[in-house]
Order: sequence, then C-alpha cells, then structure tokens
Amino acid sequence: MSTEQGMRLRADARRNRDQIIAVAKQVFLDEGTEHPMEEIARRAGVGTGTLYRRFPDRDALMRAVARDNLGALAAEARTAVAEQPSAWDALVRLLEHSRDLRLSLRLSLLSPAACRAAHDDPAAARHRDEILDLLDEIVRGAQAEGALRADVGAGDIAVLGSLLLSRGEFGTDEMRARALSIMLDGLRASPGAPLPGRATGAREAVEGLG
Amino acid sequence: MSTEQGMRLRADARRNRDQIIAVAKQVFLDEGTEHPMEEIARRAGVGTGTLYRRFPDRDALMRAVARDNLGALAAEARTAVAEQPSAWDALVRLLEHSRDLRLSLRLSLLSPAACRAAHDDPAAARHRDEILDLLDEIVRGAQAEGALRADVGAGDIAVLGSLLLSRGEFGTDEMRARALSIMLDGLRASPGAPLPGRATGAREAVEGLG
Amino acid sequence: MSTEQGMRLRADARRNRDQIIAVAKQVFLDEGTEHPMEEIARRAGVGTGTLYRRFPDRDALMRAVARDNLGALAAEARTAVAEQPSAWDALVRLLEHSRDLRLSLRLSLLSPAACRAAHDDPAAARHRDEILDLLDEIVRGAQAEGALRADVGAGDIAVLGSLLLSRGEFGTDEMRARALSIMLDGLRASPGAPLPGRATGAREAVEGLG
Amino acid sequence: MSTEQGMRLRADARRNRDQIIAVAKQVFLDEGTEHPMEEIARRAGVGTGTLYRRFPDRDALMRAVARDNLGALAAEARTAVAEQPSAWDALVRLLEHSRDLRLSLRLSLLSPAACRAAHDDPAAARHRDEILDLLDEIVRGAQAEGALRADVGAGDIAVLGSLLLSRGEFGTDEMRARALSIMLDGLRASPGAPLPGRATGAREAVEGLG
DNA sequence: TATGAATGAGTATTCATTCAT
DNA sequence: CATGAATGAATACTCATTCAT
Repeated sequence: MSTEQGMRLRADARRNRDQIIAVAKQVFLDEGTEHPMEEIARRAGVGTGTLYRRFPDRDALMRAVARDNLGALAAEARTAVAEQPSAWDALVRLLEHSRDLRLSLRLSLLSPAACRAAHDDPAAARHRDEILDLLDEIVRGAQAEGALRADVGAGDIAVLGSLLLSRGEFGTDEMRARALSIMLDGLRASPGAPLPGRATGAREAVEGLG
Repeated sequence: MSTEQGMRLRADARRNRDQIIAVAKQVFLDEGTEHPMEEIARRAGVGTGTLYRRFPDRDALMRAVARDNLGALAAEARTAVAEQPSAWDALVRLLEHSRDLRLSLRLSLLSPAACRAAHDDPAAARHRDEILDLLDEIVRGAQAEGALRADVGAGDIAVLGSLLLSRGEFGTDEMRARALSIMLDGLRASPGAPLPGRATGAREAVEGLG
Repeated sequence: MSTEQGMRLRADARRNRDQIIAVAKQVFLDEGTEHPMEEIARRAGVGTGTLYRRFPDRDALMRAVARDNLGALAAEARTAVAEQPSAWDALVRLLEHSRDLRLSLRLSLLSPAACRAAHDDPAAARHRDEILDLLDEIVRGAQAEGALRADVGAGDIAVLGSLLLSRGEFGTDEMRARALSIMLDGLRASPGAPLPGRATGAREAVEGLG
Repeated sequence: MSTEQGMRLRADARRNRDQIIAVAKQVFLDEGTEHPMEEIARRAGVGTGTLYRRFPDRDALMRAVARDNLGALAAEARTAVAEQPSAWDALVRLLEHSRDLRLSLRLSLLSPAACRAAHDDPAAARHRDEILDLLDEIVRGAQAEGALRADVGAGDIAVLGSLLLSRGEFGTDEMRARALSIMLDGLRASPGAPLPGRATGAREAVEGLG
C-alpha cells in the first residue's frame, strides 16, 4: 500500500496503517463509505483509538484510501500501456479488469467529500495527473491506430468507465462483459465484434440481478 | 401518484399520502434511501407521526415509492411505444429521458430490500411485468426494423440503462448524452451517428465532474 | 356495567361507553394499565375520538373502570354474605372467586393514580365504603362463629387478598388454591384442613410458573 | 455485584458495570422494568452509550440483573442455612428479609422475557438450581424438625414467597409482617403464634396501602 | 503508543391526545 | 356525535469521535 507518508512510522505502526487502508478499501467497496468505523478497526485488528490516531476522521481515511488507490491505479495504467501490444488493448484491459479503477471512481468521482479530499492531497493529485496523462496518451494512441473513433476524448472514456464500474456487484459477470462489449463497439472506429454470452430477455435479466 | 390503494382514504389523508410519496421519491433520488425520515416528513409538510401512520417503517415507504414509480415507468414506456414512430425511437426516448426509470432501477434493482419488497407486492409485480413485456416488445420491434443489432436482448438494454441512470447527478448533461450516444452506436445494427458536443480531455472531464 | 352516570346518554352512546369499560377492564387485567389506548378503542369497536370523548384521558378511564369494578365487587360481597351459610364461608368465597376483587385491588390499591382517582369519585367512594363495611361485618361475624382467629382484622384480610390476587396469571390454579388454603389455615381459629392437590418440589414449581 | 463475567473488564469499566446493575436493580424494583433506560444511565452516572455498550438492549440488562440477583439470593439462602439454628428459622429469615428474593421473583418468575433469559444463561441457571436445592433442603429439614406441616413442598413456599414479595412497596412493614405471620401459622405443623402488632380495621388498611 | 471505554448527538419509532371531516 | 387523521413529545438504540488507562 501507500509508501508516501509511512516512512517515519515504526514497523508495527506501519503494518497497522497499511492493514487499515487495505480493510477500508475492501469495506468501502463492499459496503459503501458509510460503514461503521468500528468494524473497519475490528477487521483491521486494531482498536478504534489506533484507527483515529492515524486518520483523524472518516474523511481522512477516505482520502488516504483514495490516494492509495489512485497510486495503484496509476501503476495499473502504466503496466497496461507497457504490456499491451496496442493502445486499444491497453484501454480494453483497463476497462475490463480494474478493481482499483472501480474504487477510485467511487471514491474520487462519486463521493463529493472524497473528491475534494483527493483534490487537496498533493500525492493524490500527482497520481491523478499521471493517470489522466496516461489516459490521454492511450486515447490518442488508439485513435492513431485507427481503432478508436476520432470524436471521443479521454473524458468520454472516463465517463463510460465510471458508469460501467460504479456499481458494486451489479449483475453477473457476463452481463457486465456484454455491456462493456457494447460500449467498446460504440467506441470503435469500425463496426464491432460479436458479443460474448447470449442475449437475455427482460425477465431473465431482472430475475438474475436480485 | 399512486391510485391503487388510496381510494378509501379521506381527501386530506390522500393528499398527504401522495405528497409523502412524491417527496420521498425526490429525496431517495437526490440523497439516497438512507436519508432521515424526519426530513421527508418535514418536506412533505406533515409530522413524523403521519408519515409513520401511512408507512410503518422505512421499508414500507420504499416499497410504496417503488410501486408508485414502477407504475409511472410503465406508463412512460406505454407512451413511448405509442408516440414514437419506431421501436428504436421508443428505446432511445426511454433511455434518454426517464427520471422514473432511474429511480425504479435504483429502488427495484439496486436495493435488496426494495427488490424483495417489489417482489412481494402484487401491484408492483404487475407493473414490473408490464414494463418487461414492453421492453421485450421494443427490442424485438427495433430488431425487426433493422435498427438494433440482433445479438442483444432486453436484458442487455436493462443493464445499460441501469448503468447509465444509476448515479444521481453524475457528470454534466452533455457528458451523459455523449455516453448514451456511444452506447446507442454500440447497439445499432449499422455504424453510428456523430456524437453530440465535443470530445473532452481527461483533465477537463475530471474537473467538470465534481 | 356502570349505571350511575350513563342515564343521560343516548342508547348507542351508552352501549359504546359500557363496551369501552368492559374492554378496558379486560385489557387492564390482561395487559396492565399501560396498554395503548388505541387498542382499547379498537377492541371496543369505536374510534379513538369516541374513547376520548367519553374519557378525557387514561386516568379518567382508569377511574371509570375502578368505579364500575368497585360496584361489581360490592355486589359480589353482598351476594356472598347473603348466599353463604356462614361469614367464614362468605370470606372464603370472596377470596376464592373474585375476579373483580383482583382488578379492584390492582386498580385501587396498586396504581397510585387510580387510588387517588377512586378517592375523588363519590360513587366510587360509596362502593368502597360499602365493601369495607361488608368486610368488617364478615370478619366480625366469622370471629363470632369461632371460625376466624380473633387477632386479625379486615385489614389483614385485605392485605392477604391483595397479595393473593395481585398477580395476573401467576402459577396454576392448583398452586393458587394451595396458597389460599395455607392462608386460610393461618387465619383459622383452630388448626387446619388438609391441602388440596399434592405437594410440588421446588423445581416443578418453578418450571410450572413461567 | 456480579463476579462471573467482569473479570476481563478494566477497573473503571467494571465499576460502571456494577453501578449500572445496582441502579437497574433498584429502578426495576421501584419503578418496574419498563422504566426509561436513560434514567438508569443517568442515575448510574454514565452516558446512554455506556449502558448500551454493556447491555445491548433492555432485555440484556434485565438478564444481567436477574443473574446478579439470583447470585445474591443464592448467597443469602446459603447464609440463612448456615447461620440459623433450625431449618424453620432459615425459612422464616428468607421470607422475612429478602429484598433480593423479591426482585428475583419479579425478574425470573413474573417477566416472561427475564424468565426465558434466566433460562438461557448458564450462570443464572446454576444459581437458580442452587437456590432450589437449598429450598428443598430447608423444607425437608423443617419438616424433619416437626416445625413445618408435612403436606407442603418447596413449591408452595415459593408461591407464598412470591405472593408476599411480589409488590413494590405494598402496605406498611407491619402489615406485611402480619401477613407473613399468618402465612407461617398456616404452614406450621402445630397451631400458631400470636400475631405481631395490632389488628387494623378495613379502613385504616386501605388508607395505608396507597 | 495502543487500546477500548465513555460520551452524546442523531435517528427511528411509538403512542397519548387533539382536531378536521 | 363518531371517526380516524395529524401531531409531536418521549424513548430506544447507533455510531462518530474523544479520552482515560
């Protein structure tokens, strides 16, 4: 987890801090950002006092998680660019796989508090800038490749990504894969690939969503 | 609002009931379904006692709003089918305009409580069935028209719609319009229309989202 | 039920009043005097408005029930004196059978409110005086008969009676019959009769009491 | 107070816990078990949060008081057996003095909730068993002494005791002493002792009872 | 420093009583 | 007059945050 500020902490304190952030990340993702602080502390194996010593209030914790998460996301984006053969593939990989992306979007776009938070924090801002730069680079690259339609920008991608990823466990994996596929077809410079899975009727879909 | 059960209520009680549902709908949409009951009462111009007389607990209120809303959505779908020249246009109109759709999706798909609720309530179930039937009809119609790709079903539309509409005031109108346009291009049998507005860079997009 | 004040009421109003008192008596006995007014109204088949028109508040209702009940108890005492062959038998009958006694004791002795109430109400006071006079008469008579020990007074009987009757559905009928029998033996001028039923062990007793 | 579970608590928390139980015991005795939790907290000198941290709801508090109280009662019974010269005297002492007995009877016999509670709790069950064993022992001992009539069991004693003790501040001390004396006469193998105090008339008794 | 106890403001819900229909 | 709707004060319980140990 976060490496920016923990340098001065003793090893155990550091372990606690990282553990809290890891737990909070999971809890925010699973249960939402309103979940009781005490359970976060308990699941992290610390007392509430320790939690509050590290993070003076919920907002601070959200900020820390957001920062940590933006870091992870930046790394993911960097790796995607490095490892995928094309910008388009990097884009697809990001939209397909990113758990960190989902949380980042929730924390930095959805929650106004966390958004302001991420705004104030220099480390977070640095990560964010890196991510945005990478995203712009990916978009321009994919357009240069002729894979991505020319009339979209990184902002459009961000919006689609946030829509796609914004909801906890919405629908089945297949449903989300199909939705992504449809979006990618909409984004493509030329007409699309066949959809994964099979088309579901309205009723099946609703039954499956519960 | 709801016409199903209020028939026996005195005129003033009926007005209160409708007002409470209207306010709750708005509040649930704006602030989420956890918002204090007292403010719902206050904004509806009644005491908390009145609110609780009609709706024994928060769940009951959510159920009532869900039912009312599914009714409104069914009506909207019916009108869209009746008034639009083609099934494709009906589909676009639904995805474009539906505030009721957004709330319905939140209440009946997202919240497990409300989902179960809508399941138990016969009136709600009836509305839901009508909506799903209409959606299936629209999808088949649009495919017959050659406008909608053949490999999607109503379930895919529901998923896209719920993604598109699931978040309160996410992004600007233009951003959402562009996202919808991209999705529609992904859904089209043949390649798409030009996007509305202009492409934004990653940074602009994030600045604009707050 | 009460005949003292209802003379001016229309027949239906009178029926309502009597019904309310009958229901309240039962509810106070079964559920205690704190039970919701609305249920008393409902079980009496009237609206809460009607209940409150007749009895301005809970206290007034308790007073009315107490008055009504003291009347019934006075009648019961009168009958016991008239029908039983001896004063001792009258005493036993009162302690054995009186449901009205139980409620009266609850309402007029237990609850301070109702006690004051019974104090202020002339009709109630009249009944109470009659009951107390009858009880004194019974005690003196039973002592003259040589059945009741000479060193007790009506007050002792009242205390024993209130102890015996004060609790809702405490224990089984047999348990209470045995307790009464023991008390009567303690009250008798000469040593006692065999107890009814059989002796229970401590464990059985507690199991049975729940 | 309770020694069974508090061992792991910090000294101050332990003090609070004991204080809460002591206050609750008194309040339940004086005002009944429905009394506002907030006042119990206030009289114990703690915030409501502290009360609820230790006892998640009213039922848990009642259970805890019942357990604590059964422990005290068991100790009292043990002491009575140890210190009194005869089983009969031990019995009299228990019936005469036991404040804890009164509360225990209220909490474990009268209230269905507390009764179930005491049933589930192993510590409470242990105390209860000890008490019942002691009571059986006392009864058999007093019968062997020729002091107690042979046709009663510990169950009868429990019933009489619960009747005698079930009501808060019922009557004067003298009234209750006389009632107990009458009961004891009824329980004696041979005819009874003179009653303490003097006989009261019906009116005096009722005036005094409020 | 870590802990978890204490605090009390915040929120849901109930119910006695009043009042419009 | 009867009705039952409306009111709001009272009360149980939760949880973010502070503080003693």
